[in-house]
Amino acid sequence: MTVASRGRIDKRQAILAAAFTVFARRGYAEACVKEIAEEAGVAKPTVYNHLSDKENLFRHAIEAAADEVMAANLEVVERLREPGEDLRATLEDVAHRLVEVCCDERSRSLRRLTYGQVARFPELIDLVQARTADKVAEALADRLARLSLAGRLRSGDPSVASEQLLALLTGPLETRSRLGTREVPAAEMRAVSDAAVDTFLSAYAA
Amino acid sequence: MTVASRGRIDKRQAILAAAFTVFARRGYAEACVKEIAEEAGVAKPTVYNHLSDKENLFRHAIEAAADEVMAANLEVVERLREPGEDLRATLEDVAHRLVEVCCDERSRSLRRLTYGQVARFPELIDLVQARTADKVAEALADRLARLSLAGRLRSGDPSVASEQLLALLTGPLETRSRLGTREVPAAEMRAVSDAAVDTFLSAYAA
Amino acid sequence: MTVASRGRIDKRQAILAAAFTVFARRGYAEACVKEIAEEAGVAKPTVYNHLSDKENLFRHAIEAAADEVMAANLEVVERLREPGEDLRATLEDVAHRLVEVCCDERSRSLRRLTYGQVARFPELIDLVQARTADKVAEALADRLARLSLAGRLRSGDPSVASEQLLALLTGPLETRSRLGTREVPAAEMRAVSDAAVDTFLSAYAA
Amino acid sequence: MTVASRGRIDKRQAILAAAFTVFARRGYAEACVKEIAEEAGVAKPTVYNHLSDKENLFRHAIEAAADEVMAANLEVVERLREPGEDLRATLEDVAHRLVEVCCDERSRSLRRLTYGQVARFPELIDLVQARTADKVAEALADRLARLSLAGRLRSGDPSVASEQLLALLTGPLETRSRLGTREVPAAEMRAVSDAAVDTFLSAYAA
DNA sequence: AATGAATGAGCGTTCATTCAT
DNA sequence: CATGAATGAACGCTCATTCAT
Repeated sequence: MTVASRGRIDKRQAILAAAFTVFARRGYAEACVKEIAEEAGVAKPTVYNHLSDKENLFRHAIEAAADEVMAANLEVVERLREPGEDLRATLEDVAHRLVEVCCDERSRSLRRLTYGQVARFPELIDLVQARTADKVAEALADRLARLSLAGRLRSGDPSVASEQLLALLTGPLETRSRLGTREVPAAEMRAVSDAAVDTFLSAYAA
Repeated sequence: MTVASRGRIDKRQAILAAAFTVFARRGYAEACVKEIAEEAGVAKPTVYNHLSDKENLFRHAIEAAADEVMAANLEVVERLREPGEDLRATLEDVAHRLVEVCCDERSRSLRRLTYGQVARFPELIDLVQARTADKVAEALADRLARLSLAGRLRSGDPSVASEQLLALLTGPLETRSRLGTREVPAAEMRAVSDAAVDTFLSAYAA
Repeated sequence: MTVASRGRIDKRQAILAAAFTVFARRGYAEACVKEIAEEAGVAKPTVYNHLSDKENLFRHAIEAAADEVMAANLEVVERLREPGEDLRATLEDVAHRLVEVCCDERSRSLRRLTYGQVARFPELIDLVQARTADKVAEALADRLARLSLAGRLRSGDPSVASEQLLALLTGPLETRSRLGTREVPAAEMRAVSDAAVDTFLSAYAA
Repeated sequence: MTVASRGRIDKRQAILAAAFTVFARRGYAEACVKEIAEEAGVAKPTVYNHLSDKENLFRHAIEAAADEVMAANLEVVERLREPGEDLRATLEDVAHRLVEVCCDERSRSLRRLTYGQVARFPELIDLVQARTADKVAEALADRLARLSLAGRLRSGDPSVASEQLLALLTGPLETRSRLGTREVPAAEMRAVSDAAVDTFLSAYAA
């Protein structure tokens, strides 16, 4: 890759990052391209050179953020590949880490923006859900299925189990963080993830 | 109350209803006051006479919708006052009805608008959450507490139980309805509510 | 007609007049709506309230000007209804008056704008030609036909005669005024119209 | 001339030709330099290297086109040097050929562009008129003068005769082609040129 | 000399809001 | 009180022009 094209790609990513920041700060309609350009340190037409218009800019910024969130979530779920001796402890650890990812600024902004712009960008919902909620639910279902096979969880539909464990984590957090508006104290995060694992194991432990 | 002032109140409510409809259709920034005025059948300055500006209009429209959603939810939870013989059946009925309310157009629009406008109207989150999620969680906790006392549920923190039951209902629905974008088939709604009750009773049955 | 609606119509006409002035001064693309608004003494959005966009503004301004030019031309041709004793003198008078109309600022701007915007407004050509060139050619043909019947002109196709008389007037003027750019001295105008009538009568006198 | 500078000149001419094409297609203001560069197969800054800015580009493109149109017209008029036996036939032939040149795409675009941009490029009018209308009028006047001397046309001011013959040709064509917008059928072109010669000879035959 | 990338300036259009009736 | 009309402020987008390579 040449130095020039490398610079071009860097600039494109800088613009996408700036766009996500500004969209997150203001919302789609309230964000103005000028502010995005300033945040990225380029002139307004440069934004248009790289990403043809505001809608495109939004779509790509969301898509890039969704990829990052997906990666962070999958990395956490992978930890269940080595469940160790103490299954409850491992689940609590994973649950807690999922909660942390789910509560971080980027995840919350992504959900908020996607959700708030369903009317204008209906197709983004599928894209974002596929890369975040769906993907992590599937990965988790895979792990739970293996745990069932290994006799450490009751047998049954691992998709439902996965869905419910995630619901027990994210549901209370949405409420307690006021839809991602307020920081959730560490202790509360721990309480929620532990309670979720507790209820989950009541229902699904072998 | 005089006939005249009665008419004034009617017009105000017509405007608020129209505002909610249009905001739900377009989103806050994309909705224009002209369209709201047309939907309400009045002239634009009339809107300004009744509700000083667009922000105010939004706040009051959201508030009114939140009141309606709250009432619908509480009515459902009240059914747990008479749990009857078959607790599982009663919970399944209540759970299913909550799912229905939660999936209806108005609830979804309310969540979407509030969520999408956190940046501009941060205070609305508290107002809406207090009247919807919090209120129903409390009412449900009240009912669960009574059921514990009556020996029909294990004793423990009824708030956590309430929170988890609601999470088991709304979490999966958010995913399956693609954040309220897609209709959820009746069968799926039933499956979700039954699975929620099942897991809930695994953890909380006496 | 109410005073209010009268005022509205006045304002619309003021905007159209200002638009024609500015378009004539700058050309279509170079004219900016802001300048038109200033020329009309209103704010920019007022222009958009009355005439939905720039293209519409242009079309209506051109149409109005075409109407005025048409009326002026027809009034001149009408003079041939009373040819009087001295046909040559009457024709010279009419010819000279047509030349005057054809050379005035408004006619020239109208032709220039229409001509210059064929690519963008192809339908305007027909509209303008119908109301100016065609209409005056027909009216003139009518008069010439009567003169033939009255035995004062040779018989023949009056349309061709009309077309040629007008060509003998406008052709030399286009050249001498540098496509309407330069004032044509009164003496030259007279020379052109007299020469045209002379040639015309050589070919068409009874 | 070196091969290199020869290539440079070729590129310059390619740019001028592309510019005329694009200006003719879109009009001056609507044409963008990017499109001209693409039409010429070069990059945008190359256009600026060869012709300093858009105005210059326009001027030179127009000038080049005017030269070509002039040459085509003069070639036709030269045919009157050998009038042959049948003067009417020769005049009809020349008239018809002039009509053809006058109706071709390039001539029409040239007139349209020049005419439409009088406001911005007032000096172009003189340049173009001098090379087209004036030049052909003069050349034609020269031929007519010789024909007068030879006793084949009445004596008199050959400039006026030339001007009127050209007016009788171009005037009706402007109308019938809707200012160059519509194709004029071959039969109509013939009718116009024959009628022009007929009237011309009525007035000017010896 | 030629180009990909960047930019400053400007324009059409919209919209929340306010007058005047 | 209700309304038709008017406006100031923004914003998305384009384009001629210039750097840097």
